[in-house]
Amino acid sequence: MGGNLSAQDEPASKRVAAALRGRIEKGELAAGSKLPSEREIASEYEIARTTASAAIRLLEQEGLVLRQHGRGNFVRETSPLIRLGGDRYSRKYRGGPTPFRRECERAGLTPRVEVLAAEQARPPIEIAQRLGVDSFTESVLQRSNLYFADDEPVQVVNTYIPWAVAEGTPLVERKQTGKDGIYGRLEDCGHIMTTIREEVTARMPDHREREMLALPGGTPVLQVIHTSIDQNQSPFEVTRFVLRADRNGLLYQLAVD
Amino acid sequence: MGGNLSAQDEPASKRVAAALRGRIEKGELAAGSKLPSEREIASEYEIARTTASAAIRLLEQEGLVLRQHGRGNFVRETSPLIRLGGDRYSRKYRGGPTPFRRECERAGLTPRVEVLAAEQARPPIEIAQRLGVDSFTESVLQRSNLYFADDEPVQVVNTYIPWAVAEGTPLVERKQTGKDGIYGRLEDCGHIMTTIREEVTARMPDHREREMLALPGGTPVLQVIHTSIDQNQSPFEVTRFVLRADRNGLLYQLAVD
DNA sequence: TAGTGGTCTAGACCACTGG
DNA sequence: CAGTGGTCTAGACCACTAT
Repeated sequence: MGGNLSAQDEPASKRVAAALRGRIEKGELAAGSKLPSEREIASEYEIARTTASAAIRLLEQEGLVLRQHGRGNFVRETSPLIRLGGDRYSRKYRGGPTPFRRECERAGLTPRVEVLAAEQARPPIEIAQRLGVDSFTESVLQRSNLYFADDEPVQVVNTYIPWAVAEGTPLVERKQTGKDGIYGRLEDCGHIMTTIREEVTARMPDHREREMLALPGGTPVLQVIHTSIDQNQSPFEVTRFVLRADRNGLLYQLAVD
Repeated sequence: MGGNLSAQDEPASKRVAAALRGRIEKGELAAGSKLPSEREIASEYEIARTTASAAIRLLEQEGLVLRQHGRGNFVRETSPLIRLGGDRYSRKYRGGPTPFRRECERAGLTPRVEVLAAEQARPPIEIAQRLGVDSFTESVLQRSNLYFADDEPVQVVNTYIPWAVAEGTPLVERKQTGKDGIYGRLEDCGHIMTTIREEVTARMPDHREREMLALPGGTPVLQVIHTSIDQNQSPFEVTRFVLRADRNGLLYQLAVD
């Protein structure tokens, strides 16, 4: 063993990664195709298998390559984006399919929803602030959903409603929420959505999210914290979306001034 | 050498990563503090240094840890987000500081801009489509800027304007764009912004972006493709923002219906 | 069972940081 | 110069996939 024999300028793993990246970008290695095996790469470039593996990992972290245990390493394919529209809560869509269903179908994907929970809970601070409730003394209804497209999990969605608002409505039950969804029920009890506020960030997924969404390496998530504001300028519902960034995008169209 | 001595269930690197993650989440290792050195971790958990290093890399990829050559590994600190508002082009801000300056100052940061280029170019296909120009026969003015906050690069911004529109305006020169910026000049020549469309995605940075933004591992970027539409419903400008996701967020507030 | 990636080891030398 | 991470090696065994 021992150190690198020729420590010129660029590390071998980066040099090999760059070479493979070039072959991918030129289309010589097409999207979806299998890369040479790590042992082949190692012997081709005269490096240790560990180093070849490191090169592949670099490409994985860039979101270019998918590693699959026992199968091989593959050039990532881009999948159609589910586009969450800023107008998804518009009344013009009332009576029709839910926003997620509509957005999935626009992308040519088959939607499915799983209700994970609907329970009384203490709101996380960041949620309590936006709802204007006290995170110690007041509770909320928390509804957790997992959204699938073509049977793959793509969105983790948590909705929070002040308990005082949700109590006594059908929303507290762990099942689908009926015609026009949550917002239909909230309108039934006097909260008409007039304004929404959406705060968007991106980050790497945490451990739980990586698991729930079965995320491969090099896949960030988009996080949207959505606040619904009613006719009295009061927030009455906050939803936190965590979206696989390689499967979801956002679209806002708005008038200026 | 040889294989893992006790290949029970979880790999050692993941087990150690989980242990360190726990100490970070409990606050035992505070934000900004230095982790034990890899050699210390290795002897503490009785693993090879390579394995300790792998554990650290896992945490880096989660965006939890920053590796610094020669200095040590550190718990990531969260920095204040620059919030790009959906209303940044509103007339109510005319005559004041530029949107970036305003947003930086709101976050307590010092803004700076560098004009990288202003030149006639062939538009990338994705831009040409949105501008409604032919990417082969028509050219555009491409202006590239790099935005800094507290002297660190945080946004790479490329603006594209059909050459037919930009020709003869001061925008073709490689310098600041004057009062009310690009949109002031475009309004001078008859294009009044009435609607904007913003398409948001997140992904890992490519090689160039990683370099320009000096991005550490585990840092995704937010990409916004912004289209300005004028009083005739014609797109007249497209801007592609690439934002360090750990330093920037987006904020949209809009009326429903 | 063959092939592929997943992971680990023990040691070595390089490169960067900071006193 | 001491300490820390960056990277590499050669080999080994495990776990998963596909036949």
